[in-house]
Amino acid sequence: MPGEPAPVRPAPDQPEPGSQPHRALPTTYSPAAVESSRYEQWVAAGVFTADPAGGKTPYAIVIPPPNVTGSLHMGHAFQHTLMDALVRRRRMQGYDALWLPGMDHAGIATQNVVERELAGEGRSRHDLGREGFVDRVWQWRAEYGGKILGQMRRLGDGVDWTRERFTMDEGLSRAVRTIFKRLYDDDLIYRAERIINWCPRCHTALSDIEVEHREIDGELISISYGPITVATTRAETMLGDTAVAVHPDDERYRHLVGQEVALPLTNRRIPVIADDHVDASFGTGAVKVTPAHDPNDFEIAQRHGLPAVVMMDERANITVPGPFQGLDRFEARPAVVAALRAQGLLVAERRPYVHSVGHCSRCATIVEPRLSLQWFVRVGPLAKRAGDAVRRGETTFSPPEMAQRYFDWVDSMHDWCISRQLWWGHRIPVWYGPDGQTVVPGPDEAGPAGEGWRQDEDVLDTWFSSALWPASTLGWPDDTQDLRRYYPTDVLLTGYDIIFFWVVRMMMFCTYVQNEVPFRTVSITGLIRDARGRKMSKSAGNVVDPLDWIERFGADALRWSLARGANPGVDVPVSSEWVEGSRNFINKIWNAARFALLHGAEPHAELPADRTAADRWILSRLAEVTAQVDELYEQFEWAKICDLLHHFAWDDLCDWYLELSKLPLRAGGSDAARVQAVLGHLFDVLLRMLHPIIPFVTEELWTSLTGKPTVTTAAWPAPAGRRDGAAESEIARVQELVREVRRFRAEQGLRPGQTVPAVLVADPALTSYAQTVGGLCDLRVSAVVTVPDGWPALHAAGAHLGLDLSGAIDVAAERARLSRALEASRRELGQVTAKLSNAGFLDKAPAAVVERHRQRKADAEAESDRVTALLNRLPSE
RNA sequence: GGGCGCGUAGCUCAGCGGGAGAGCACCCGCCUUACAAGCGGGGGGUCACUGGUUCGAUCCCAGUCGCGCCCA
Repeated sequence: MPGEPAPVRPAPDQPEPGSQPHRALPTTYSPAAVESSRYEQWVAAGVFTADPAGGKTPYAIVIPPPNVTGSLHMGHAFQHTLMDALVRRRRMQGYDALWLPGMDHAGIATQNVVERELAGEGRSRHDLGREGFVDRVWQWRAEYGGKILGQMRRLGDGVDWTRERFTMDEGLSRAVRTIFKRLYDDDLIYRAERIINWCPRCHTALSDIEVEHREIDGELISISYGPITVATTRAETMLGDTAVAVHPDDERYRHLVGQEVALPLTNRRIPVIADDHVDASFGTGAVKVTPAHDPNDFEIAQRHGLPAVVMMDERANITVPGPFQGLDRFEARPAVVAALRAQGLLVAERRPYVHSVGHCSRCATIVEPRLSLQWFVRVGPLAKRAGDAVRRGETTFSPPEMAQRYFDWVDSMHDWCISRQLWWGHRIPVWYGPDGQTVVPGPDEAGPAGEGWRQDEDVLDTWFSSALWPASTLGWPDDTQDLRRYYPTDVLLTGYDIIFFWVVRMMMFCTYVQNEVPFRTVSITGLIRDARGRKMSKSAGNVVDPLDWIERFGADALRWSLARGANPGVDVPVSSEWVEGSRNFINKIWNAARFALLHGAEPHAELPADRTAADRWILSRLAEVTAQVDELYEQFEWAKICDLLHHFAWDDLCDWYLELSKLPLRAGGSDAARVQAVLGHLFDVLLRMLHPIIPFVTEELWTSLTGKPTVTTAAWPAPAGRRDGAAESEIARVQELVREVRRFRAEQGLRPGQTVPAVLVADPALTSYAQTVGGLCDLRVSAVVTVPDGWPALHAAGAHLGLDLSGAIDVAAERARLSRALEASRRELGQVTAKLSNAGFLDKAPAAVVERHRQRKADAEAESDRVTALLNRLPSE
């Protein structure tokens, strides 16, 4: 029987002989003290710089380029964490890992920012002229743009800064001119008058994806056009009507088809036409046709050869001469209604009507469908090919069901309006000649000069250049070493809201120019939500700046929280409580490693040969975790990776192995040396496995542990060793016994820390843990043959453990607890017995399942017997 | 209107044919020399509802109700 354990832990400044001197680590991890300096060390050492010449297998990810005007939001922090983890792990696995950063030029957003700045000076872009304005935007970019790049460093993004790209760079601009020329020559780009989405505030055309549809409470108004009545939510557009349409089978109006009616408020007469696309059941069954301001009406007009009257200017002010001229569209609406009412032409007014209305995704202004001359990409052949690439498995989606969203979009895509009435962006490389010629020069050729020649005034949609990103950032259209080496990239990681925005476009453009897909795998994540699962938005006021949480809890804590919440394709709720929990976990790792270091843990080339069951058990667990983490990485199962590592580190390692190691460490000598080596190995491997997700704290601890310069390029732990079933079940018995004793102590209200004499009656395998169990449960345990009479005893793991409480046991509490346990085991016994007496079950269920139930029955019987015996042992009250 | 997804512990989510799980929150006891950002113990769920398939359903099928997203 041991006496009171003597404190033999070496003080930090007096390391035991044989252990290496370590920096004294504080009891609490402080991220701020290490993060920025570690990051700059990594960059300076070129850790993140790809090495095409090193003879390693390439692995590449391009960053979805954030907007040059933007700052880091939680969605970036989330996806960057995951991409960084992918790349860091591959680097550790010995790949030539490239994570290529950059930004897009965000045509509308950037132009808006600089125009606002100019407005503050009382000027407009027109005062500066095109060239002056573009210079001014470049100045702005140099001074304020790219704030996000600094924030990415705070997060720890291991990107290759030597390869940073910007969509307006000369190389990427040349890529834009190159693909434009090719598409134009292949008849995949054309110019036409079409109905496009027009933002009356940004004064530019928008593509379909730059328009957000929202439900609006509108009013349906019926207007008499003489013999026929039409219903509309947009009374003001009647000024641009060129027909009234009805369904050809509609008996009510058949006699009017082919006739003309007078268009109120104007002196025009318009025809009544019949068209299959009219819904006879909607409203009166007759619709006004405004070809220049409604996409459906435009199609009707095309079919019937109707003229189109553009009745608003680019500010959406009415241009039709008369009393409404100059009014904004929303002022014109009540004015027109009032005029109609005055003439008695309102058949019904102000019936509430909810309908979906397009808004500019940049400024939320209601978009005006408008007929205008624009450039378009003919997406048919490109989209077909992009779809087929996924159908053929050249690119796979993870999770696979996300491919459906991709197909939904790519298989039903409209032609893409690519011209924007802006100055900031890639100017459309088309020249118009004095005699109506259209010339598209090659990417390195000057446009035609001379009398009457002029270049198109518009610029290209920002997405036009973003669509080339995986190729152009690597050097396309030049046949560069990087392009040959890193294209196709390995993974494209983004949220499901971006599939149709960007993924489809990259697939179309890059596959077109390279004849090979831009990425092998598309990993789709969910979206970041607030703690209650709501979307983060300025209007809801629930936006959290990731930098705030980095400052409060550290970058690692934020990263861990985000990764830990990431189930494939599922939204991720975040809250400061979560990040706080992650901070606690990181601090736990910190202290556990501190414990190991203070006790002389040191990794060796070989594990000690004289391993105990505890050693073999934790190594068995480690082997299992190592293998599982690898599998889960292949499936982008972030939450499961974190869960696994969390439980291994906290439960298995900290709660059990570290506690079990205290005795041998105190004993010193070969016992201590053995544990020091095992601990060294465990932390060496664990820290390497954690590093891709929480890079800073692991760097700090791993370098202390190993004395090596950096974990960033240390080898990723390969699955090694195998499960040790014998050790696992031996330790499981110790755990069972310990838990039972602790439960008993808690139920009995024994003061924690109060050492109680106890005896253990068990087989030799378990009695060898007598001292260990005593240490874990505050007992002074001796192995004996029988429990003395009158001592309350536990029965667990096939052992009896008696405690000397000198009669001070709360019989009622113990009886209540045991009764509950008995009830539970009887319930289990009843359920399993019922199954086993079911002929159908025995007949049809797989043998292994039946066998498992037999075992369960035996276990339940044993448990029931055990508890009954304990109940019988209790003294009567 | 069309399509997709989701309803599991107080909250946020795993599990998806054979014993209901995690984190946080909650209750009780502890400042035990790695860690109070901690330690030990504990309570808590007719797995939305109704039918069906099956020896067996939280899991598969159908319907109902509720919620969300995308497209028109």
